[in-house]
Order: sequence, then C-alpha cells, then structure tokens
Amino acid sequence: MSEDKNQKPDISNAEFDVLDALWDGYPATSADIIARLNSRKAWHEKTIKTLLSRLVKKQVISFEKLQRQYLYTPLIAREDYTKKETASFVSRMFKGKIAPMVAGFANQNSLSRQDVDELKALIEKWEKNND
Amino acid sequence: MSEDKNQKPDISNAEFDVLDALWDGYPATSADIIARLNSRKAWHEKTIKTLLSRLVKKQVISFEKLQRQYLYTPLIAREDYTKKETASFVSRMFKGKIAPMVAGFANQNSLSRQDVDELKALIEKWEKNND
DNA sequence: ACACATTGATTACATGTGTAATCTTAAATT
DNA sequence: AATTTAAGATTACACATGTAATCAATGTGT
Repeated sequence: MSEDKNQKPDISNAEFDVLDALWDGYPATSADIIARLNSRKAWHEKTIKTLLSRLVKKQVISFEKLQRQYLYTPLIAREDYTKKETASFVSRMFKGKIAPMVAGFANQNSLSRQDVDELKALIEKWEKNND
Repeated sequence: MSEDKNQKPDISNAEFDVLDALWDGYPATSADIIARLNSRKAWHEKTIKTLLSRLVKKQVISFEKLQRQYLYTPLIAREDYTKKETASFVSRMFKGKIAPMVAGFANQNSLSRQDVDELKALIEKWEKNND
C-alpha cells in the first residue's frame, strides 16, 4: 500500500486559472501563460510564476527544461479534472443528483435553446446505451 | 449607495457543512446542529461552535437569544445559494455551458434512469415555457 | 570575458481555514 | 445562596492562499 492514496491535490482558485490557461495549449513557457492570462486577469508576472511553482510542487503540472526556460505540461487532463470536480460539487450541493442542479440552472433562465438541444442529444445517447 | 455591494460571503467548506445542517431544520440550537453533524462528521463540539460563530460574523446566519442558548437561522436560502454556486461553478469549469457538465456526468456512469427521467421532465417543462 | 537581463527559487506577509482549548458568564442544581 | 454546568466569546496555532519582492544563477549581447 502506498501512502497518500487518492489525495486530491486540492487546486486553489488562483492555481486553477493558471492550470486552465495551460490546458489551452501545452507545453508552454511561463511567458506563454502570462501572455494568455494577461487579457483575463490583472496579475503580476511574479504571481503567475508563484502559482506555476505551486502547481509543480503539488504535482499537478510538470516541466522540462528548455535552456533557461521551463516548458510546462499538465499532468492531469481537463476532462478528468472537471469530471471529478463536478461529481464532488453535485454530491455536496445536491446530494449527488444532477437533475436538481440543472433545474436550478433552468429556472434562473440560464438555459438556452442550444443547451436544451444538447441535453436532449445527450439523453438520447444515454438511452441508446443504457436500455 | 451602500458599501460592500455584492460581496459573496465566501463560505468555506467546513462552514458549508454546518450551514447545510442548519438548512435541514431551523431555527436550531448549536446542540441541534452538533447532533445532526455527529453522524456525518467527526468534529469536536468546539469546532462546530467556532464555525457557527464565523457564519454569524459573515452574516450568513443569524441568531436569537433563548435563555442561555442561541437559536440560529440561515439568512440565505439553500436554493439561492446553490443556484449561485452552480452558476459560478459551471462558468469556471465549463465556460457557462451546462451540457458538457452533464455529459461528463453521463459518461462517468453517474447518470441513473431516474436522473434521465427527471432531466426529460425538466426539458419538457422548459420547452413548454420557452417556445 | 564581462555586464546584463531574465528565469526560476526563495522569502515575505496578511488573511483565510481547519480544528480546537481556554475564558467568562449566566443558568441550573443542590 | 453557593456551586457547578454549560453556552457562547476569545484566543490559539499550523497550514493554505493570494499576491508579490528579492535572490541566485545561467544564458546573451557587446
């Protein structure tokens, strides 16, 4: 048995934004990430580098030396991460039931025709597979 | 104009569990909350009281003195809170699109027949209203 | 070859969070 | 009335987080 079995690295909000930018294209240098975040966030370059370091320490991303710079790469896929976070979120907020969540979304008028169509397609696919 | 316009009180995870227990029935004394959480969490009584205090300070819950004890009451509705958190979560994780979230849920086999039926009902209702 | 620039590493520091223990005070018990 | 409980208030303390500034070292331009 290995220690720290399924320890969720626990990515903070700020760290997530950096990881998110990295997911948009990798490997990437810190300069790349800084450039990408520049339009969205008002962060100091130093801040972003700190966050990159913390992500490395948490083993959420890795790097490879390219001369003086580092080329960062995510160690977890966006899909996997969002899936896990979603499960955990729905579990906490809605006792694991997805429908009430969508319901809240719907009666808040955040649901568009396109969303509905996509949901219908999803359901159809699900029924094809699980019936 | 009042200060602190739309400051999200920023409820921490531990605080949320306490609030969640309060939502299950209120007004409630700290003893009530402690009893409810006892089955789920391994928290010391003192810890729960600290969390209640912090929620009061954050103006997430209020209390009314009843002799020596306090009767706590949530100041925000579960519905409102979950709706906001959902919107914010979906926005961060899925660029605001709900379908991809449900999709992740689906292909992770977390979707049950009942969930699907509920989603279908939701969609029907939505189409009745927005068509 | 040497000064400079730039990168990552290290350090900083206030505030938040998890997790209580101790202090105060008023209510309950005897 | 005096003593004991027990509830909330205050204090504690380590680790996390947001947000950088400073340090050290290695390429780079002259």
